[in-house]
Amino acid sequence: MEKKVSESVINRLPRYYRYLDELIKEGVDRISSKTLSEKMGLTASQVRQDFNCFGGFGQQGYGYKVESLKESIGKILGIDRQRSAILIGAGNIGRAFALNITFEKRGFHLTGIFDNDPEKIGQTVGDIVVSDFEEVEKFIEENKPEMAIVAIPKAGVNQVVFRLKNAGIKAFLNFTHAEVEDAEDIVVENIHLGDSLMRLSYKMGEKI
Amino acid sequence: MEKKVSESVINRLPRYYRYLDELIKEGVDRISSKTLSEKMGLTASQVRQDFNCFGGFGQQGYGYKVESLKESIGKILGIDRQRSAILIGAGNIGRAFALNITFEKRGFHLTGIFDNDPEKIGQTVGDIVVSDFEEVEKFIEENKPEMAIVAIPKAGVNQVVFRLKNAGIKAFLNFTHAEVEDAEDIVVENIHLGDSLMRLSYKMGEKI
DNA sequence: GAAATTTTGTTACAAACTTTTAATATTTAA
DNA sequence: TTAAATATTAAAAGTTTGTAACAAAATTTC
Repeated sequence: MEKKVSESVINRLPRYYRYLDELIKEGVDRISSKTLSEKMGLTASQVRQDFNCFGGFGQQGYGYKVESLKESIGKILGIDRQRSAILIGAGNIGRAFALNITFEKRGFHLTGIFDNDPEKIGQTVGDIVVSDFEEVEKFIEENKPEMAIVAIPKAGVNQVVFRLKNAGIKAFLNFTHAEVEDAEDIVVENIHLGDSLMRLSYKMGEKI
Repeated sequence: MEKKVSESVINRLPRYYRYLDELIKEGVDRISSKTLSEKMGLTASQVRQDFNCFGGFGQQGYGYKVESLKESIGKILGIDRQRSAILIGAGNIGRAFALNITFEKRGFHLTGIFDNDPEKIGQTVGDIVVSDFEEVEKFIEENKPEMAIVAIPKAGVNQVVFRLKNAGIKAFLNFTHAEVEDAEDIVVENIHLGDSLMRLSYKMGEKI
């Protein structure tokens, strides 16, 4: 029964989710794979096959109910839960991310922020006070966050990740230039902003 | 002769580039596909095949010269140039990106920042003064930037992109939740931070 | 300087992904 | 009530991507 879903499909799921959210806001309550595919720049077959990886939520002759499709995808992504997350690094990137992304709509809520810079400790970001990173182990033990966003200078990454891992963190969102490797007992999502610049540079070279 | 390089390969190039940069800093001046593959979590064949898309820079029995390989990949990515870029939106994300990413190492240099919030106009970010967005067309005409980083609220995206396109901008790095579509005459790289959160959520559901 | 080893570049193979095609069910309109 | 149109599902074919194996070339060792 266990059919594994390919990474390509997973990577498309958040985008489906965003589009469906838009459709709801526009008041659309039903959509066909064809219409959705046109909106998203895919083929209708691909859309259907993507959804069918998870059992198929459509109705023949009718299409997909936008609301319930969105809900289903949300459940697949696991964002109907509210997992506890902490932010390591209250610099520009960390603060920007904390203030701009609606965690609650994406499966998480932010419960703590940590930094090792005395200037930053005690400041508030949103409604959270920045704590000393030295206290992170104690915080993790008490509050059991499952995920950590790492937004610190490259040099410190290995040690920080090591300590967080030991303290029980199971998932990492990594903004640093260092690559945090996937491992048996943890999951990692790397966000390399510099790579995006380089990719854009390549595309420009091709077309412009 | 024109063999098109697949997107998968392109997406790996920035990562190669980063690793090679690290190797140089470690003082390594030569490396085999096998060693590099182990460091990057790929197979040696894939590494060789990737490089061969562009002609092959190695020497049999010896391996690859780290320095010249990095240079070659840099050229492929087009980051040996210095294209002019402007930032639209001096909010948290925009400022963080402008201050944290070394544009010069990635093919660009930042020449202007624009916002429509009177509070932000006149402020400085790094060494650049934030200008009124109403003056962006004039600026583009005079300075001919080729790329724009869009880091504004979702609602304004379409209009902003429309104006920038008309003024002559050919490439967009999009941080907003709205999807900026690739088109014939422009290239786009979307960075959806929220999607990364959702992907991480999914991976956690699988493993944890 | 010759033999052995290393390592690339290339070709062939396998797996993964996407698209097409055919089949089946539902809705809508006559 | 019936028939046509719509749209999903399932299966097959085609394409792309990744892996493995091998031969040619260069370096290192003896």
